[in-house]
Amino acid sequence: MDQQARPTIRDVAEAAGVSPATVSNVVNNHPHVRGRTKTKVLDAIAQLGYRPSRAAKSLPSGRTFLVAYCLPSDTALNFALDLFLHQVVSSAAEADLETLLITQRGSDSVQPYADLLRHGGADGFVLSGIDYGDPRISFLRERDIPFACFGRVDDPDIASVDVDGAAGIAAAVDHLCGLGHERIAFMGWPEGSATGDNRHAGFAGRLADFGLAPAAVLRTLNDFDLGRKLVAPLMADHRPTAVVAVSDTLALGAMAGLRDVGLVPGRDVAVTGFDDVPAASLAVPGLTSLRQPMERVGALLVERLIAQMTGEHPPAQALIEPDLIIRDSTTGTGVPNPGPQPIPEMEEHQ
Amino acid sequence: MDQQARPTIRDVAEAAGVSPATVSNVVNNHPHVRGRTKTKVLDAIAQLGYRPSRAAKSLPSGRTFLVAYCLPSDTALNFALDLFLHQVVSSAAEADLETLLITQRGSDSVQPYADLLRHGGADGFVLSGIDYGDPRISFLRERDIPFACFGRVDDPDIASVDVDGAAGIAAAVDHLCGLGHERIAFMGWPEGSATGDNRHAGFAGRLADFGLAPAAVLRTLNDFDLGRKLVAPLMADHRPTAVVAVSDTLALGAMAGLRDVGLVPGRDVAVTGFDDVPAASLAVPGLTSLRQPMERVGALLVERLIAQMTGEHPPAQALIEPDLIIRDSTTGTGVPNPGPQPIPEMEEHQ
DNA sequence: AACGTTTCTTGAAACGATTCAAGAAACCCA
DNA sequence: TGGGTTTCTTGAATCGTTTCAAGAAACGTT
Repeated sequence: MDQQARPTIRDVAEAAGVSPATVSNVVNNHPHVRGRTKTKVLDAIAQLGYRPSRAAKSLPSGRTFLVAYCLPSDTALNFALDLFLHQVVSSAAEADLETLLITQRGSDSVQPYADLLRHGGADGFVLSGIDYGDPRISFLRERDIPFACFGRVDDPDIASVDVDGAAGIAAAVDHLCGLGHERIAFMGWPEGSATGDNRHAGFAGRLADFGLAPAAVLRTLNDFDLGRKLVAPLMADHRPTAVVAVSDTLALGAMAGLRDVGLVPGRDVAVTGFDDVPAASLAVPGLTSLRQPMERVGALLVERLIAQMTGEHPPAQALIEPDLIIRDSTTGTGVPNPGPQPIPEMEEHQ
Repeated sequence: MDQQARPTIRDVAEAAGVSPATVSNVVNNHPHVRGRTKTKVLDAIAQLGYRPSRAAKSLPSGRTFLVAYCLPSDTALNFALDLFLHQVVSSAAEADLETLLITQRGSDSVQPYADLLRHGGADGFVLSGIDYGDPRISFLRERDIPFACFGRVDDPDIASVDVDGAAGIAAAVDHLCGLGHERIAFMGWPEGSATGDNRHAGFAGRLADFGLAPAAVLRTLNDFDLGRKLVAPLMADHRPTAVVAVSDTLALGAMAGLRDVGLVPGRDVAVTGFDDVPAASLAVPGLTSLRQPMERVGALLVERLIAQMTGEHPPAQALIEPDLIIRDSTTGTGVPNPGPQPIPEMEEHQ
């Protein structure tokens, strides 16, 4: 009938023959509601399809029942943004929280959060793309706003979830050493990023465990063409049998660069990446890579965020290991590209 | 000082020496506010950093100032989700709307929308992944909820934005014919999807314009390995000089399949894809593809949505053309992979 | 049956904005 | 300066919920 007017708590109260306050008590699971009364109210609620309005709940409580996430402006997370968001949204939904999306307009990374808070926009935040001394952290901290970070955070009092990049790279090293490689090169990012430094530590550390020295350590920006160009001199100068790259972008670049100089990735040189971007499985050979379990990250982040909002303070840090996805770039026979062959009977017609 | 208590309209009124109603009038740009008064109020607002609380605005107006988007559960949009969301969120923000993200829990595509509406969750919706007779459309329609669709919609009264797949594929055909190709094959999806059928129409139509017949029309699910496997028989049976694929996934598969049989994509056979996924530029050779301008799509969608929410009813349909991104898969010399070369002086040490 | 407890229910006052009828100020002209 | 207009400002009601002190009902005891 009425498609516009949603039922209010008053309608339910009337239908159940009780007062609005009682309905509120039932909805919010307050104690001291008699079984019979509760049933009547629940029936009325079901019948009318009532759900309390978020706005009206907000006003007296001061809470918004909203969790906010600011889309990263770089491409840091984009390869798995959908998985991550899916999980954040549905984890939040399970705690009756909805998810608000915001973006960064200018260059000030704190601005979006400040803006949102100025009109009581959200109860808590999920942050990603955390780096050393992220200004957002101190900003939210000072104001006592609940938040949880995806990324490496020093302070143990701050809720954070991180993928153990060092462990991931170490797993890749294990894998390569298990295959008998002894000359392994590292292709990383310039020093000074939390994530990059951590991954390098994993490389150097595990290699040392095997009693090996790095064949080479290269540092460059995260760019396909740079990876492609730099691999030739790397091969010429240090002759590694395997290249551990800090990202799929660099790894795929390296694979292309290897082909450029007549080497077949997976047969002549093993290559590993990080992130398991879609292109990793679409490449030939498929790129062995480390998949960040974004679903678990999202779920854990929200769990920790909620713990804070409800006042609990569980151990704050979580470190989860990425999964090594093994493909032909490390194990393949590397089916060498046979080069051009004459196409039999190519007849032109029409 | 007070970090918790945001200033209310009352605080501003007091600071400016006027009544709350006047502050409200200023904030909402009502006429009949004297210049002097307005200035005083604006000063007070700036001083206190006041912004009206969304919850409090919501209650009397019945509006939420929120736009909602339901994350696609398949992988339809994921390659460009970040671009799309960025634009949706920031376009909405310009109209003082915030963006709510929801997900689909079960198999009922309408459920998330119904759930949200039951508690007055949003003022309007942005939909993507529209197909023939999408149930969400009739659901929202019946309830007079504003929404705008990304995808092909028959009804001209419904706000929609679509990427002109037919025009995109036609552009690819133009490009190939311009290069002299006359035997062009199509690698598409099974009949019955709005998007797929449209793309095939573009292929068949433009080819006819050139007085050419398709070298072959293949239909298969959107899978890399299927594309890879099917291209060999395609070549054997119909000997096309170019393959127009309906997606990058299939196109990349086809490129791999060509290599498998000793053909070099871009030199022996031209290949085009659709979507310009990240892997398209990371492939070797780079894949010529059609980029959907997701930023424009997002901006247009929100523009149309807002037009509906404010009661305007502009012409509802928009069709925007994808951009042909030309790479080596169609123009390359296809630098034939020279095959394995001996690595000079490979010395083992340690 | 009356009383004191305990258990349940409710009225009324918030929460922070908007709205609109009604009141105050400014303005104009005689 | 007075009165009628017009322009500006405001008090009070309202939106749908929660909260809490206070009132009503049920219960157990004597």
